[in-house]
This record gives sequence, C-alpha cells and structure tokens, in this order.
Amino acid sequence: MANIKEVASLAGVSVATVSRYFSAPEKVSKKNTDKVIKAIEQLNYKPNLLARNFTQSRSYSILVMAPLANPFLLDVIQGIQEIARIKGYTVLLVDPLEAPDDENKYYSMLETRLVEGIIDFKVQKRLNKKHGTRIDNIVTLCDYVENNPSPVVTVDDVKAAEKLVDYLVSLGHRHIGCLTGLDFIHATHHRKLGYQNALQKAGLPLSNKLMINGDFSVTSGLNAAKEYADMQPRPTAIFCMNDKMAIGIIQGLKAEGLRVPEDISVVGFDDIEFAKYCDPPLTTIRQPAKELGSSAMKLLCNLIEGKFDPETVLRPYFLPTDLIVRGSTCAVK
Amino acid sequence: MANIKEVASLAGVSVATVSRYFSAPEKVSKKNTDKVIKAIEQLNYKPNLLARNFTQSRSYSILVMAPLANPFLLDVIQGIQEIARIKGYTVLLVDPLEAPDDENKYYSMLETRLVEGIIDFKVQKRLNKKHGTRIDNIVTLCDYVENNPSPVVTVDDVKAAEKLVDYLVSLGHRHIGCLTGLDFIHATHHRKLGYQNALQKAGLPLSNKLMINGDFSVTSGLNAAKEYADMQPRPTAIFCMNDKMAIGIIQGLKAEGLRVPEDISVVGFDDIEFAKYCDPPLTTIRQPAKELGSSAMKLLCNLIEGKFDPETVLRPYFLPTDLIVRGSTCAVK
DNA sequence: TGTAAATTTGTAATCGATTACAAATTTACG
DNA sequence: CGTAAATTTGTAATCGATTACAAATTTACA
Repeated sequence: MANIKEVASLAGVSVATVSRYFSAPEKVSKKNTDKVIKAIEQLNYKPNLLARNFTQSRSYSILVMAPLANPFLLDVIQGIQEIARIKGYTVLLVDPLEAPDDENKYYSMLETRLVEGIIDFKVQKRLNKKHGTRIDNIVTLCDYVENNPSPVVTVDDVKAAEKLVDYLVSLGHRHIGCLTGLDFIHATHHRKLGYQNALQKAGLPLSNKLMINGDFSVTSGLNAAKEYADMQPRPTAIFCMNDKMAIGIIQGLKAEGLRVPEDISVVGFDDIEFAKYCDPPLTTIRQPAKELGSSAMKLLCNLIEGKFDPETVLRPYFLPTDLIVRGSTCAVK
Repeated sequence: MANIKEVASLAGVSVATVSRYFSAPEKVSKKNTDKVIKAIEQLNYKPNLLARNFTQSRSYSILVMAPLANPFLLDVIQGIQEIARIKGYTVLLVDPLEAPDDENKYYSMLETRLVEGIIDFKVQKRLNKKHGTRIDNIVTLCDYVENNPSPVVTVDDVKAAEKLVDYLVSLGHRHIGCLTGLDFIHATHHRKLGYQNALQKAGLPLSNKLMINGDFSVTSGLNAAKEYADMQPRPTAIFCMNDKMAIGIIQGLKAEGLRVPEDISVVGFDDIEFAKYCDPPLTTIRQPAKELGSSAMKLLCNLIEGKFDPETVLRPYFLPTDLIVRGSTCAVK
C-alpha cells in the first residue's frame, strides 16, 4: 500500500507538501494541490492513521465501559456516540461484567495511549494516587460516591427514589417492598437511602424484611416475586431499582396469581423503552438517557482538551429525572 | 511519561532487551529481567501502544457497525466481544443509522489501518472492485444477498419465516398480514419470500393488501395496528419481521379493543429478552444471538489471519433458528 | 582447558507520518 | 525595476517502539 513518500515522489513534491495537503490545504499552492490530488488518486493513497496517531501521540479514541445487559444503556451510549462523532472521536466499547479480571487492563489503556479518555458506568475502585490534583480523563456515568475520584454525570438517585416512594405513600401504601440492585454500584445505596427517607418522612417503620437483594436482572425480579407473594404481611407495593427487575417481578406476581396493581403496585427505575409496553405499563422514574450520555461525553472532551475548572469539575453533575405514572400502580384498597 | 529508552538506561541494558522483556521474556536472562522489572517499576513505565501498533502495523481493533436501536443486537455484540477479548482485539462500535453520511468513512478505517476488520449488520452497498478474488476483512452479519461481496454469518431468513407462517397456517389462519422491515435490509426481502412461500404451499392467495411496510421500530408496529384493525377482511394473524414491531402491534391492537391472540394472533422474529415478558408473551423465531456474534468474530479472525479457504469463505454460513411458541398465537375460531 | 554450539545482548535501521526551521519563490508596492 | 514582506516549499529531525543482524557471553562436553 502506497505511503506518503511515494505520493510525494509521483507528484514531484516533498513529503511535507503532501502532509500539509491534509493538515493545512490552504497552505499549498494550487499547482501543487493538483499534482498531489492526482498522485493520491493514481496510487489510491490513504494516510496511515496508525503512523499519524503515533506522531501526534493521539488516538482520537475513547473507551466506554458499560454493562450491556441493561437496555437503558443503549440510549446512553447513543448520546455518547453522537457527541463523539461530532468531536471526531471513535468509541471503544467493553462490558466490564463480561471479564472483571480485565478491568485494570482497560483502565491502563489511558497510560498506554490507546484511548484518550474513559467513560465508566461505575465509580472506580482504586482511587487516584493524588486525589483531587490530577484529573485522569475518566468520567463516571450513572454512579456516584462522596469524594468521587473523577468527574461525575448522573441523576440524584436519592431524590429520585424518594420521589417515587413518596408517590407510593401518597397512594396509601404502608408496606412497601424494596428490591435492590448490585451491591457494588453506589446508585443502589443511594436509591435505598431515598426509599428509607420517604418511609421515614411518612412515619413508616424501616424493616429489613421488606428489602430483597436483586442484581438488576429480570430473573432476580422473578425470584423476588415469589418471596414477596409469601411474605406476611404481604407488601402492597414494591419499589424495584430498575425496570428489568420490575418487569420480572410483575411476571412473577402474575404467576403467583396476584394482580398488578390491584393486589400489589410495582414501580421501576430507568424508563426503558419496554416499560411502556409491558402489562401493565410500568410506573417508573425516567432518566434522561441520551442527555446523560451526551453530557458525559462533552465533559470528557473538556477534560481531554484541558478545558475545565479544577474547582468545580469534581462536583457531581446531576441531571433531572421525571416520575412517570403508568398502570402498574394504584391506590391501596 | 517514561519511554523505553529511559527504562533501558536506568536498567543499564539496551532498548532491545527491554523490548524483548515484553515480547519474548524467555529470551532475557534472569539478571537482566530483574533489572528491567526494577526500572519499569521505578519509572512506572507503560509501553506506548500507539508506537507499538505503528511499528507492527497492527491496530488490534475491529469495527462493529450496528444499529443499536435493536436490543437483539446487544446479545450479538456480547458474542462478538467474547471472542474479541479472547483473541486480543478491542471493539469499536458505531451506529451507521445515526450518521449515514459517515458510512464510507467507517469502511475506510480498514485502509487507514485503524481497524483490522469490520463486522457489518448489512450487506455493503459498494461491491468489491475485484469481487471474489480479494477478501476485505469484512463479515456481514444477519444480512445476506446472493453473490454477497463478503463472508456472511446469518440465519436462513426464508426458511425461518416460512416455518413461522407454516405454523400460523397450521392453526387455521387464512388471512395472514405481514409487517415488513426496512427495505434496504435484504433480510426483509428474504422473510417476505418465506412468508409468500408458506402461503403458496397452503394454496392461499398472495395479496399486497395484507402487507404493510414497517421499519423495525415499535412505533411502526403501533401504526400498523390501526391499519390492520380497519382492514376488510381483517387478518386473523400478523407476521411481524421483528419482535419490537410485534410488541408495538400488540399494544396497538389492544388499544383498538381487539384481543391478542383471540381476535388476532401476532408473531415476531428475533426472540429478544422482552418477548417473554410482554402480554401476551410473544410467539417468535429465536435467532441464536450470541452464537451469531461469536461465529462472525471467529470468522473475521480467520480472515485477518489469512486462515480461510477462498473456495468456501463466500458461501453464507447459516445458523439454526427455533420456533418459540408462546401465548400470542392461537387457532383461528 | 579448549572449542563449538547455544544463548543472550546490543547496534542501528526501520515503520510513515508530522513539523520546526531554513530556503526558495511569489507578491506587493514605492 | 528593486526590495521587503508574504507565501510556499523542502530538508531533516523526531516520535517510541520492533527487529535483523552481528557481537558477546555462557554453556556443553570431549
């Protein structure tokens, strides 16, 4: 395959001129531009971007670490892609849950220069060595912890969960179950806190019995349904920490011969596309998926370009959520 | 950031020895290995992979062009990822529908060396210049056309659709609607052919009236539902070319006051996760998503490594499908 | 111990671009 | 036309690794 030298010699110019034809065509005379174009055409020349990236010490790539099992993330990723495309970055995608052992390998792609930034869907376990002074071109998306080691874009999970459970309380529910998510995701703990806040405000007791540990999968919802169905007293409403589990729990409750929402109201979290189309349609919290993705990517671009305010960049950036009321909830009898 | 030269000089060895420590550690003596390790440690050295990739003229990356709107593809992508990880490739992901104009830019990433192969979810528009003689390290996944310009991994859409419509016929249905997919996807035409084959076998007339053009989205299912509800005579069964449209159509038919399956049976295609959880659960064709992805990636690896048989590589590689009968279909009254 | 074979090491060329700097050319204008 | 300024061009260094080849060292064994 032809290289820049061959193009230059065929065109009768120097390699610098050919290079400039790509990087600053306005600096090449008309005459030489024509010659270069002709030579490129003739040799079907394509610049070797591995070489270009090497000399510029830039990869024009970013890495997204996302658990693909959650369809909600698809929309988030589309938001990321949109900005990435505009800014000229390509997106590498890995699912950290598929190969947890490789996680550090992925982070080190920053140091080996393969990517210029990372969007991670959970708070990094290892903190920066010099926390607060050095920003690593990592953005945490949809997860957050106090003293987060990297900039964060997410929703206020505490407030959102609280809003959702407030709503259940307003419907008269007094026994409200809570199906949690994966323990190592901080959002799980924040949503739990919101759930507890709402109960407390309503003067309801906090009982661990009403809390079942899930893992964000439909299956864990199905399993939890049986437990809730047998529980004494049985909850009249269940808060699930994502829509997939809510869909699973609805399915499971129906199998137990219970009606949703007449016997048990169920709420989810995320507002995935299918929340509208399950039966009954799901009452849930809508996260602005695409905006989460595009905001995170914009922030990452600023980090990469060094355009950020060190004072504020570590303050979490919260996007608003909406309570979406559909058919899976009703007033308690 | 430290480079190999600094490591070499700190360790008191040549750069070649440091390089060999990574590429062929068994060729470095114990004494020097220790010195190199110490120097790497001390300088926190990470090899510049941009440089390595450049000298080796390899990117160790592949590109996946997938319309992310389809959740079925998530599983396919997981299958791709699994093999990619094992083989040491990283996966770049773009959604061609998001930026159709950039499509050629993506293909040219092969020529600019940014990726070593491409998995594309549709047959490429531009054929190879020298069709059949040169293989471009492109694998077409889930789409197929006679004289395909690149190797193909997919299912036999004709047979699968035929199997599905055979089943509807066996339930006694005589008026069977067909909601098609995007026209530029060849799978759409193959599934249409399967639908027509089944009707023909059953001695049923082929009527264009029963065919509505969809685009694989839930919305197009919703819209089609109204049309089918008003149709005279109204079909007693509808074959949708994917599950998303089937879910939309079920939703739409319910809104029109029709019962599924009692008034109209609905079948989909793909067997996405939510097919099980919609109401009623969807009768559909299961495509082996993960296997499609992993097979395509294995094939692509062989292309990249030159390990393929030019005689057979362009023959389509069909994976088996299953008819999954659930609650959205019943015998005609 | 001496010599050949095997192993380990280092020197230096190489990959294909970019780019600083100097040189050459063109343009502007009194 | 002559000179200065502006524009265009080319030379050659550079990025950080890999690797062919030769040289040095170690090992094996009579």
